[in-house]
Amino acid sequence: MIQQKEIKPHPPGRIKIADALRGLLEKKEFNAITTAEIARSAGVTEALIYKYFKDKRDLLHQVLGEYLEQYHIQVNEDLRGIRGALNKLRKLIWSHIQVYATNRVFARILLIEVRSHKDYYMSETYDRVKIYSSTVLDILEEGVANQEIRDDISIKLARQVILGSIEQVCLTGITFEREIDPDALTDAICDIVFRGLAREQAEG
Amino acid sequence: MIQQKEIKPHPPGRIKIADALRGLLEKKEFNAITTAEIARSAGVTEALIYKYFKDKRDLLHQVLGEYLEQYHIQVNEDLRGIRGALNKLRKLIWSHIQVYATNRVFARILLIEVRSHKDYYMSETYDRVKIYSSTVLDILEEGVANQEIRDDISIKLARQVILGSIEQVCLTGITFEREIDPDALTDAICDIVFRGLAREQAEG
DNA sequence: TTTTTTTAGTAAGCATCACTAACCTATGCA
DNA sequence: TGCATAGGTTAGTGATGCTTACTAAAAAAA
Repeated sequence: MIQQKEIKPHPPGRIKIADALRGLLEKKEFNAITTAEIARSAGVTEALIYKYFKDKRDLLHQVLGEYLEQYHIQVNEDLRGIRGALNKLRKLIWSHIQVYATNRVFARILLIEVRSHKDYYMSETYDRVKIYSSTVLDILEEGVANQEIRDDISIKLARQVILGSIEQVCLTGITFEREIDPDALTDAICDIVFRGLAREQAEG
Repeated sequence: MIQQKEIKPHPPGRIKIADALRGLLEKKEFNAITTAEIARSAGVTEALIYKYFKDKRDLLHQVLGEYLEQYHIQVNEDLRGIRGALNKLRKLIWSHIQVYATNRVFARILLIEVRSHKDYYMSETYDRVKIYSSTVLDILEEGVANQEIRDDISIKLARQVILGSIEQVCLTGITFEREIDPDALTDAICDIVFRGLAREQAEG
């Protein structure tokens, strides 16, 4: 009664296709990669892609899903043992920027390639992003409970500010293939978002 | 010697094509719109598109450019007579969100359609965006000079936080076709970005 | 062992798409 | 009259994403 096949392993063809796309994405943007190219690079026929994936974008989503899965594990690991909401938040921001800095393919898919298409927001992969997003919210809620974080603001909006800042900062780095410095950027973002821009006078 | 033709007016065909795309973008995403469809909707032949535009994306960029031109005029008008960097910043944020809220086509092009392609970042249209971006920086610099804004932060990063927050907040509204409330969002963003998240203890 | 079903994969081609070369025609003007 | 130019069209073409119809072999059922 050993349940070894609970998660069925992917067939070799499927793995080769996903690997091929990951490889090609290092040098080209998704739209410039053809199904013929993917198939050739994987050593299979084009039709096999459509056996395992609904269409070309579904392949992209599933590849993204695998990256996200890894990243989630990583973040949960990274957050272990950290005390205080703001400290957790800082670490999460760092991890987020860090993964964009080191895994450009992942970053490009998430920041550039999938966003423009509606079907992404209806994919299982997007559900994974939503889970991550709720992790951020949980930390913010903990901070409000702890009295580390102001209770007179919308934490959902705070989350958008944080995630928006991260993405904006990384997007330019990714698009123009510039270096991204997670330490410096994390410090800078936290400095602004945690403490605010205004000098002294209460604004409004 | 009257220089009436300094800016030559667009030929009727060109105008019809741009109008047609604008119209189609109300109901469909750019990638789902075919050149045949644009031509049919404009009442011209497909080939004419390529007389006036380098390719399909160049058409999109030029349409975006026209929207941006209007928006710039609007913002400069909106900022007139406002005193203080933070007040200007608040107004700019409001105008920015306001235009996304009311002009969904413009918002979708800028937030969703153009980002994923490299050639956008090399287009004249992108130069317009850079000018806008430097307007934001000017206001921040003014604020630092005024002592309204902290002088111990990177204002370039502050700009990214502000613009990133706006875009993140609007992006969900745009993608899921939800209402966007410029007043509420502006207040919420300014509240966080100007004053910060942390409750009292200085962070770091 | 034999039969049936499922899995993994292929060959060939179809419809659609963005884009192009070559041509037409009216108007201004020397 | 001749002709250059602006504005527009006819008639394609190659490439691309995706589908249909088909094997071969392994696994499951009989």
